[in-house]
Amino acid sequence: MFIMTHNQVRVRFAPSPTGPLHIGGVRTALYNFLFACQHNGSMILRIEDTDQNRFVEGAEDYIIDALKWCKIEFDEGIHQGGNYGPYRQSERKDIYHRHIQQLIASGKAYYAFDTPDELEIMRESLKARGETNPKYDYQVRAEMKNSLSLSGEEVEKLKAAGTPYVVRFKMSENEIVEADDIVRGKIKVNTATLDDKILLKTDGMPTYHLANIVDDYLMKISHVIRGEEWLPSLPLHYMLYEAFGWEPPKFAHLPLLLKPEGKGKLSKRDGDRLGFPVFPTQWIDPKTVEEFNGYREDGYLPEAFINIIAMLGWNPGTEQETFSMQEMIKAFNLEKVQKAGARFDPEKAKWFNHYYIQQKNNDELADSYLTILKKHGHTTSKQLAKRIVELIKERANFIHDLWNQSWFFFESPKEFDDKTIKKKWKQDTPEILKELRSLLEAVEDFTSENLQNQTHAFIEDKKLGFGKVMVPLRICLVGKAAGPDLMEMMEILGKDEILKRIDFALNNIQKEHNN
RNA sequence: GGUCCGUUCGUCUAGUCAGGUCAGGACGCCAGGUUUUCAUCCUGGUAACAGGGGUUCGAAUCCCCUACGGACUACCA
Repeated sequence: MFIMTHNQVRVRFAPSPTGPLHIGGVRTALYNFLFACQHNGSMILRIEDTDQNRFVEGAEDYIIDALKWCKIEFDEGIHQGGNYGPYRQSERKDIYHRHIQQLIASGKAYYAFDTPDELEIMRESLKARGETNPKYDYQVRAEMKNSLSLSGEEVEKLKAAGTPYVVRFKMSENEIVEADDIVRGKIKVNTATLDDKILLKTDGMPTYHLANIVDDYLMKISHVIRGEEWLPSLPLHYMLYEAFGWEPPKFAHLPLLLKPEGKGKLSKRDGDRLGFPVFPTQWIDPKTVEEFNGYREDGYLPEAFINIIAMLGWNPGTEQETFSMQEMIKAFNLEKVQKAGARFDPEKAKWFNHYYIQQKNNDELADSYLTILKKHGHTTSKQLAKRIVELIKERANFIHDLWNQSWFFFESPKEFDDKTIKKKWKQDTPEILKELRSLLEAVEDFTSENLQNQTHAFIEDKKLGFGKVMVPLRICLVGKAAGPDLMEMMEILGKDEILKRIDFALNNIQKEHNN
């Protein structure tokens, strides 16, 4: 009898430390987190490091730091402990061994001594017999070297001699497994198409299949939310729960994130070559010292990044598409998760980030701005930083655009855009600018408001068009036809700097551009 | 090859489970407007139910087939 004393939601994010997380992994973590928060449940970080050969230095720290940047937090895990530890599978070997003994004792699993060569021979001979899908299953296990085909005595002898062995699951022969998935509904598979999966490897480590079932059970995981690549092994996992006599948790298999150019799921190796990062934050490969950019380094705000990946595969069914973390937690629903894979769209990502930059208040933005200025060798007051940020933020798609849109407040233009000059720098332009210069020089009250009045009066007085005056002035100050409000710029830059830039432009813009 | 999963504008998607508004939104793109430039912003437009059979008065929606795509098929997770 299974009595649930509580229906506490407990979910886990269980990466293997084989490198940085890519955005698909972050999304899986995010959905787990949203689900846990919504149900007042617990979010657990478990490290699946049962393959010692693939361990990558620094990957664990990367995972924790990157998720922290995303504001995805854990209640239990390798970094903060909890009542269900240890949370690193490599530290749970004895637990797996105890459980594997249980399966062997009940006849659900068996020792196998076959060497890689022998396995290869088995596969080849099956193929020769016309078997399209050769596998270690009920049809061949009696012919193999294992504790089902050998006598107990022989098995003991082999073990005593230190012969390497694995433990395999004894898959039932002809049974329909009906597995349930929250995203996809019922999935039926005949166990005859399944094989006797290895549960314990020669090195004494469990495989994913064993470790994941044992840990999820022991850690009281209520919902397993993971990538679609696990769907084919769901029937096996159901059989394992049954073999242990445990009730399985609920499952939800998330659609894959696809490569934008066409084929296959996004992989870590896609690196930077796609034109957008695949990692949340920068990753430097410890062996090759190769650097991969992250969303953080590319100027994305974490709020935007999270929103972008959340919408890749989920949608609340309303027309809302910008969500704070709190709003997402409220609106999230596993049943509204998409079945088909999604492709990342860099253009829409840009739009999201622009939106979040607009949402950010000038105070916070000014802090980031001051950091960027420092990188470019400049500094200014917080007050002025706020003022500039207010002026230019609507033009910024990424954090670094704050600099691209405002460098001219700190550096005077040394070059002038040819195209703009050809179009806007007329024969009479120098003369007009000289007159404007004298006018500006005489202005006492150098505020945007007053400058506005003065220049407008000047333009009307001379019966000139705005474009005839303002664009050339802008060229003097910025070097091209770009940038925020001219009058505001002039006030910030100050009279001396304005006059200097006009003089420099007049002296350097070539006469041959005339006409 | 086998097993499983999937398929609505170029992209992300609503609508499917309880068949019944010109298939809705967003990004992009195009056009127009605002603006002293560029960008933003505003308005409008463009564009999709993979194909074929059924069931039904009626199908994007239910059933079957086909095509296409994907995942898995390791002593990797």
